[in-house]
Amino acid sequence: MRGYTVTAIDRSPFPAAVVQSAASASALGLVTKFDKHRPVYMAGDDAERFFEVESGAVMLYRILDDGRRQVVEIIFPGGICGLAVGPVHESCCQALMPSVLRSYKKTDLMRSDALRSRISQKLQSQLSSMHDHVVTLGRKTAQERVCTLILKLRDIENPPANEDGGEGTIALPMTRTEIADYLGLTLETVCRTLTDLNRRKLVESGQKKSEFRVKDLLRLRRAACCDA
Amino acid sequence: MRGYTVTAIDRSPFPAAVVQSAASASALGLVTKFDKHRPVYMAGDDAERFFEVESGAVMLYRILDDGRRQVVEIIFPGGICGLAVGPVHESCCQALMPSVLRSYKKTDLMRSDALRSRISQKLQSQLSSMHDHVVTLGRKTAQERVCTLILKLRDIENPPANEDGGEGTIALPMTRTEIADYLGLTLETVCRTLTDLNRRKLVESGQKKSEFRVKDLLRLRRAACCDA
DNA sequence: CGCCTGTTTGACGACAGTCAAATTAGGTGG
DNA sequence: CCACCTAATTTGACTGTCGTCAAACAGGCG
Repeated sequence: MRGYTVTAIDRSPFPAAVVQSAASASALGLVTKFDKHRPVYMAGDDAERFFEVESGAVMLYRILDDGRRQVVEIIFPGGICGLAVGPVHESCCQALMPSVLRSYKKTDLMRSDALRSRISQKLQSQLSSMHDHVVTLGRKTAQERVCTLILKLRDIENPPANEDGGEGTIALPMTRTEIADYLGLTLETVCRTLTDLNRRKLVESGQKKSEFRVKDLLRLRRAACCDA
Repeated sequence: MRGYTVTAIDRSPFPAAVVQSAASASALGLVTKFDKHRPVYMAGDDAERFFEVESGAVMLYRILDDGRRQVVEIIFPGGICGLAVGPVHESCCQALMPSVLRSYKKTDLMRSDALRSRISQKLQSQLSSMHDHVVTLGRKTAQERVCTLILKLRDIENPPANEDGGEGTIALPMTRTEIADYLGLTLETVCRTLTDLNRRKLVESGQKKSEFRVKDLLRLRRAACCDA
């Protein structure tokens, strides 16, 4: 999509490589590439612009006073982030893997019905995903949470194709800590749960710690407690 | 707003009292009144229409196969519900107290930019509230969760007025079970926590079990872990 | 008054958190 | 290519918060 030729990766803490010149971008949005783990914005930053994920994935998280962190949302291509109600961002946003984001000014929404319509669609589906996540956090056990996440990632990486084949490697682009912070667990619990899923042959971990293969989709679904 | 004269309350399980004649409503939406605990829609229902809360409050919840329930969202006046991505609702919606809802056809969104713009705004703020809730469910203790809810209800009932006065009765329109299902706890834990907050004089329960008075706003804030 | 529903309190157990140590993976420089 | 260093992961032992099961209590209504 629109071939971004990255000339130089900016190593400065915040703005990553801007791929498209700002001059031509005001209407289309500004395309920017973010390396893995690079912050897109931080809580408290001025929220003049918001973002649409074009490729990769980002996570939104908040940190409580005493350091507890909760990843509130993982956003995949098509998703929106940074559309704050107030003047500043309330969460931090960071790339989970090399990602391309398109940013718009909040005021662009006023001007373009087409843009607003598209954004509105996305927000609806994100709200629905958040409902899923709330169920996961509020009512599921550690096992169920981990299985739910694996199924979700699987759905995103290979869209509804080999439904019951089950096989399919998932490149889980998160550290154990990130998984824990997303699922409201500790990293130790995530480890133990993954070890157990391996032993019970529901999943099989690959060479890299961050890759998994679903061995038994049916049992995994049951273990996740019915939804993906 | 716009004086609805309820002529007769329909006692049938689903459609409640329709306040405005459907004929004149296609553009403005259809105004309907729901008694306390009356379902607005159920998961699986056809999602042709969506709703905007005009007064009162509704809750959205999901039920897992084994009966565990999670209240995923509480929606106050101004909020939107029922805007499903698919053809059917994925959650159940039920009035927490006598409420007036205005419903629109999903296709109305196509036709009116003004409506879509307004809905989009609401969705943004609801998404932001969901983020708060995810932090609560993922990282807060039982105490912190209960305090967070009380503060949230307080903010809604008496909007930013007597900031540090602290006093102000909250009519908490939920049963212990509903609170528990919203906060990802059991009703026993909610009871014990409320009893404890009473003993410690952070809140004081009124005559009715569902009314509270904030005694010590500052300590309550601290106990909620910093955000409302 | 009796019934039903919702709330409170208690005793006990389990799931997940905490603290700590061992092991592995990944990156850098010799 | 290997040694070394750091960060990430895994595993273990123990603890605590919250869930489960059960019983008592309170309130509303016919």
